[in-house]
Amino acid sequence: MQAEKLLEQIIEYFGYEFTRVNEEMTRMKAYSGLTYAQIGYLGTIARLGHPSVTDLAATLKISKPSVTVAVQKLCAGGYLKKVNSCLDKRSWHIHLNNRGQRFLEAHKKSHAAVAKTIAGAFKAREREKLMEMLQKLVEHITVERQKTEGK
Amino acid sequence: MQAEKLLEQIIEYFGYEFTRVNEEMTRMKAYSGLTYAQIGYLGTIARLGHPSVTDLAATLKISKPSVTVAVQKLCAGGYLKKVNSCLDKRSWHIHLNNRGQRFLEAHKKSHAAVAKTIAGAFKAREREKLMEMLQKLVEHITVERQKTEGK
DNA sequence: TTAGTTAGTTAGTGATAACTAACTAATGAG
DNA sequence: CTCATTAGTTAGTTATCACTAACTAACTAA
Repeated sequence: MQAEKLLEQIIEYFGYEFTRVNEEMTRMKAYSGLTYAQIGYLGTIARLGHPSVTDLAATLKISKPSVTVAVQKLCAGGYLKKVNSCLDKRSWHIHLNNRGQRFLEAHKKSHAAVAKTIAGAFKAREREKLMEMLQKLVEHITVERQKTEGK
Repeated sequence: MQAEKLLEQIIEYFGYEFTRVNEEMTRMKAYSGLTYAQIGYLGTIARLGHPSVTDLAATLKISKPSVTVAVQKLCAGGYLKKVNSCLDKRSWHIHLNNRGQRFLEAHKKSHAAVAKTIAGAFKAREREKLMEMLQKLVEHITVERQKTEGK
């Protein structure tokens, strides 16, 4: 019980940290003036590969018209391009453009900075142990989530 | 190097998870229909104790009028109350009401759920080791941040 | 071939939440 | 006592980003 309380506190702390970092990035116009929501779109598109509007809407649980408009803006900004499917001419594959890829690279670098901070807190042996545990955790969460979604 | 790459991936994963969980909660009307921003206000107020409008504006880096309006809404919703300072009648201390406190409790419980998931991934010995490390990490980050802010 | 479905779009609306400018009222230095 | 400052507010503006309703164009099953 003592242990769980402590873990809760730590989670609260990290939740706060993560949102703080993300919000900071949203505001930083150095990051091309993209909004938080837009970064989310780019990330999801990268994760899905070359999704259609329908795919994106389903994944983000957002209506298709909303996705259409969001994608249009990102296309206009040069972050995305749409490629017409050759199998179904109604359908479009949404691709990351050069600019979109470069942005995500930069975004990753800010994660790298966090990684560095974390790595700096530990000596080599401990760091390895930590990562081993975190990997195990990621696997566990993935499995748990699949269970829940299956219901 | 291999190690840092892995850590980056893990961080990316958790960053995604945290925002996902937070956004989910924002939408869940079961959580009294508060928006994400409003939850942020409540959390910050709890953290600061009984801040004034000026304190909040400075902490959140938001203009005072914006804070005024946000606090008004949360007062109207019964989450906050304002207490006039006896030392300076222009100034107000913003307090959490019963409802605000109850909300934050519920919010914490959702963190507890995450804590449970994490705890479930490990056996007792390992779990203790993980928490020991996370605590060390929290301390390290706190120290690092103070350094940066001092500049 | 026609009727119904599916992919995506356009237009219009509403909520949220930030901002600035201009205000009131309390405070404090001279 | 007076005047500049400070705390907070009000009013009005703006941007983002979600939504529904209604549409076009492409596909498909009968």
